[in-house]
Amino acid sequence: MSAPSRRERLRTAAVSEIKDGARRLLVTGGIEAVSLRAIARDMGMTAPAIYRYFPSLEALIAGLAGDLYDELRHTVETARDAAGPEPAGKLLAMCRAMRRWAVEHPAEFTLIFGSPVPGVVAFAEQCADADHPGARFGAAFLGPFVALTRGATLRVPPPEAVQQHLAGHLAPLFARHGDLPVEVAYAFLSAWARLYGLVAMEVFGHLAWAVDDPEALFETELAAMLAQLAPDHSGDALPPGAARH
Amino acid sequence: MSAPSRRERLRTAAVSEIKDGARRLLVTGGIEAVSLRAIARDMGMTAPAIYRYFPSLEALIAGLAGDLYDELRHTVETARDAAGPEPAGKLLAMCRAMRRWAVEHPAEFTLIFGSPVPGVVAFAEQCADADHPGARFGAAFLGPFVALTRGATLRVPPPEAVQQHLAGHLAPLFARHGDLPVEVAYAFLSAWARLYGLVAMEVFGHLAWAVDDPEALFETELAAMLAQLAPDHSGDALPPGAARH
DNA sequence: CATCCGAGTGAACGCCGTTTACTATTGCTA
DNA sequence: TAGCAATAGTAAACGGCGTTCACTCGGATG
Repeated sequence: MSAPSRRERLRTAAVSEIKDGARRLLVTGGIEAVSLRAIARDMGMTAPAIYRYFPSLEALIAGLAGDLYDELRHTVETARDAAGPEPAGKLLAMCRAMRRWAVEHPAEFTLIFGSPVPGVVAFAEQCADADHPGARFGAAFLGPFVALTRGATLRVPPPEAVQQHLAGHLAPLFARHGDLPVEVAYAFLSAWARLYGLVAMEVFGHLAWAVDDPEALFETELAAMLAQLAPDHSGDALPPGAARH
Repeated sequence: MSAPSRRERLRTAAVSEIKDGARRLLVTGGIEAVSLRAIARDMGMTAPAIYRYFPSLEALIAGLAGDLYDELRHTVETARDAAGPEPAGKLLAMCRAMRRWAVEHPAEFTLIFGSPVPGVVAFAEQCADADHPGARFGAAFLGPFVALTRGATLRVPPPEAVQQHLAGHLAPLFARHGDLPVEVAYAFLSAWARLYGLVAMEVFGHLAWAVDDPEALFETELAAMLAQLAPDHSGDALPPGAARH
C-alpha cells in the first residue's frame, strides 16, 4: 500500500505506452495492424522487449480489450449520471452514448463487440461470469431498466409461455441478479440485443444497403423500444418537430 | 455458350478446390488460419500457383464470402419454400433457418456477418447497392414480410414522427423497393436488426454471460416479434405446451 | 511442326510472433 | 560501500506468412 517504487512507476509507464501504441495501430489500421514489432518500432525498442510486460500479443490485445470495455462503460455511466432522474431519460442517454462511442471508435467497438479475436476469446472465457467487463457493461443498463419497468405493464407476448420456455435458461443472469422477474429479464435481453444489433450493423457496414443515415433509424428504434416498455414515457424521445441535423 | 473447353474445366475445378481448402481452414482454425501457403500445401502445390486463379488472398476470401452469402440465402429460401402458404409461417421458418445455419457454421457466419475482414470490406464496397449478396439475402425476407404486414395494423410508435424522421434516410432501400411504405420499411429493418443482433450475439459469445440456451431466447423473441407484427398469428409460434428440448 | 500461353516451381524480400542467449543497468542488501 | 540478484533490453535465429520475379514445361493452337 506504500508509494510505488521507481521501478514500478517505470513499469506501469511502459505498459501504458505499449497499450497506447497498440491502440494507435488499432485505430489507424485495424486489428491486423497491431503487431509487437510495429509497437516496439514506434517506441524505439525491439519486439522481444515487450515480452517483459506481456506474455504474448494475444495477452496484450486482451488487456487492451479490457481497457476499452471499461472506457465504454465509463462513458455510458457518465451519460447516465448526467441525465435527469427519470429512468427513461437515463436509458435514452445511455443508449445514445453507447452508439456515439461505437460510431466514433469503430475499431475499438469492433475489437470488443465484433467477431471474436483469438486473444479476446481467451479473455472472455477466462472470467466468463464473475467480473467479465462485458457483463459489467451490460449490467450498467440494468439499474435504470428495472426502475423503468417497475410498476409498468410490460408488453411481453404470451407471458406464461415466456415463463415456461425461458425461466430455466437464464441461470447465468440470475446468478448475478437473482431477484429479476423472468419477464423483466427477457425484456432486458431483448432490448439489449436490439441495441447491439443496430449499432453493430451500423459499425460493421451491414446497414449501408438500406439506410442513409443510421442515426435516424437508431432514434426511431429507441423511441419504439421506449414506447413498448413504458407507454407513458413515449414522448421523451423523438419530439415530433425536432429538427435532427 | 458452347461446352467449356478442357482448359476451362480444369480451371474451374482448381478454383473450387482452392475455395474448398480455404473453407476447410476457415472452419477448423478461423479466418486467420486461411493462408495461401496452407491451402497450397493441402493441394500439393506451392503458394504462388494460387495467383493463377486469384489475384490475392483478400480476393480469394471475398470470393468465398460471396459463396457463403449465396449458400445462406439458398438455405433460407429453401426453408421459405418448404413452409406452408402463411407468411407468418414462412417468416418463422426463414428466421429459424438463418439461426440454425449460423449456429452450425459459426466461422462462416462470422466471415460474412461479423466485423469486416479486409477482403470482405472491398467486396462489400465494390457492389454496395446493385447485386450485393448481403442485400439480396436481406431482401429474401422482404416478400413474406410485406405479405404478413399487408392489411395488418403495424404497432409502430409515433407514426408521423417515424415518417418525418426516417422517410428521408431510406434512399438505398427505396432504390430497390420504392413502393415500400415508410412504416413497413422501418418495421422490416427493425426486425432485421433484432434477428441479426440476437444471432450475432449468440455466435460471437456475447450472450453467454446471461443465457444458458440461446435458442429459448431466440424463440421467445421470435414469438414477440410475430405478435407485434401480426397479433392474430401470435399463436403460430411457441405453443404454450410445446416441449422444446 | 512451330508457336504461344497457361500452370506451376524455386528463390527471394520483407513482414510477423516467439525463443534463446547474452549484456547492461538498476536496486537491494550484507 | 561492495557485491549480488533481479530487471530491461538487445541481437540472432526459427518458422510462417503474402507477394514478386524469373524460369520451366506441357498442352492447345496456328
